[in-house]
Amino acid sequence: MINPIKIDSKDSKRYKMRGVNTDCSSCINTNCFIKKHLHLEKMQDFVLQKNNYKCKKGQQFMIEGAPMQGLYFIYKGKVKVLKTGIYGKEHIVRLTQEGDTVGFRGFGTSNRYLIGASALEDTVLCNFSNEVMQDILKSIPEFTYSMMLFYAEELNKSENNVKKIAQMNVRERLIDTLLYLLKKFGQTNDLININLSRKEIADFAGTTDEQVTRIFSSLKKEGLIKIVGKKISLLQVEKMKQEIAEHR
Amino acid sequence: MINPIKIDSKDSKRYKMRGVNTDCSSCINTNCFIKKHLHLEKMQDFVLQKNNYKCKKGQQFMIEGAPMQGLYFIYKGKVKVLKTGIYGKEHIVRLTQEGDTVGFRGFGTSNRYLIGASALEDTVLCNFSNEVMQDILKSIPEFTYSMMLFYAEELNKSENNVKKIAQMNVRERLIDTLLYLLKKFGQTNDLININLSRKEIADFAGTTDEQVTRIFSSLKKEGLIKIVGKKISLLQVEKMKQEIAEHR
DNA sequence: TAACATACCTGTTTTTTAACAGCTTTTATC
DNA sequence: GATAAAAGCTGTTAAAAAACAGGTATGTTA
Repeated sequence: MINPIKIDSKDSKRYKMRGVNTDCSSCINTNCFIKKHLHLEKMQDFVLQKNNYKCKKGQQFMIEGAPMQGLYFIYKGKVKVLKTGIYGKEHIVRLTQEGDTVGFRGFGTSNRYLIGASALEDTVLCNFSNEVMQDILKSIPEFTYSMMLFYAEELNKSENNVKKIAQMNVRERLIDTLLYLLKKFGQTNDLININLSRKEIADFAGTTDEQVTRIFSSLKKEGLIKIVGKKISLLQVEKMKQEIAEHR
Repeated sequence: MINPIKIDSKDSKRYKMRGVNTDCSSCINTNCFIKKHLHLEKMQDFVLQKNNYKCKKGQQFMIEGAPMQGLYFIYKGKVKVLKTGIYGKEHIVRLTQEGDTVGFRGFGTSNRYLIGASALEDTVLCNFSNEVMQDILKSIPEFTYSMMLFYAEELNKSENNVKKIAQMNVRERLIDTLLYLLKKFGQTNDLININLSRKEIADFAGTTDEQVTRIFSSLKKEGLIKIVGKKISLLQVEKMKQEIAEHR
């Protein structure tokens, strides 16, 4: 972990000046794992050992192949998690936002984990070192249990993903992706709350940017979607769901 | 869970007659999750609450969409785990053997989990109900912890799989599959220890049986593989690894 | 604002893969 | 061992997707 600017927690002036207060007790990310277990007595000590980092848009804060620096929790912002494939082709594994976890299993036996992460917009991260994560997991069984359930569910989703990529054609995968983006990031004024380039959408859905452009332009002609600037609007969600319904 | 023939543990005569003794203490599947934690005092009680089932080759013992019946551990045999896709197209999610777990997360919030499983050969299963699994997880933190690590690793593998299916072409996916089969199931007299039809290999690698036949016949001509009956032999493992090396 | 880079779009070509069809071989069953 | 069914093979055709190429729009920076 190289670039991110550490927010010095001792320098409370600067901290407040920047308008960033990552104190867990006042944090609004209720879906955050730490936040969810904050009521447990033992958690209080661990929370104090948290580090914070700021990342500018585009900045990569996890490098593939580098040793893991514990677990990151997104306080503010959005992050893409990626693996580099053949001939440097980028594959986006996951898209994350406030409260989500990045850096899965930096603890555990092997702490080399081929995954990279970079900020899609200006982002504030909370980080717990491998050691602190180990301590938490070893001393708070409820935390470990819910972490286990979380991984089990992620695994289920990931396996569904394998099936989808294996069986859906490109158009279906893109429709599925758009529905996912809407569900995950929500919308404001009917526009999905995330900015992704055609290339990024392609790297996420497993196709090429030309295909994305082409299929988006079909979807526009068919009145299924609308594009305003970099934002996307789904005009006929039900119709889109129906088109991929047989795949469930 | 419908079909499997229950081995009545009270009828020890029949039990021994069949040559099946699934007693954990004498079990040789050291990679089994239960076996790994058998030294823990609390585990002893739970082990007594185990059920056993016999499945004939081809028999389906988990049905997609049906409520989960806890967790299965394979005592003897091999099992394919599958999801049904569009137009009934089968997708093989995982191939498992002795000591492996089937029925991931039948515990947890939603206990509907769209996954099916059927025996690839005559199989003996150990089963723990949802309730017993819950008890184990709630009362043995070490077990939960190692379960969590297991899921995290599986998740990592599954995400690599998504990347592979998204980026590799059919030939590469098949080479990757063959190397996986060799690694997972090992070989006897240079023949990989698993019998799969072309169709099953296709459903696992995300292609069609015709493609599998066609590519296998190329690989044969190139001297990379050899087929004896239903068994496959990899003649030039290094060369095959090299061909997919750029994908890592 | 000029100059450059990046993202986006679209037509054409090439490659890859799936689908179809018909045949042979193997396996299972009576 | 005859018969049927399933699995495997291979050539041909059709469809899908990627690659290529060259264009325009948009945004960034000096």
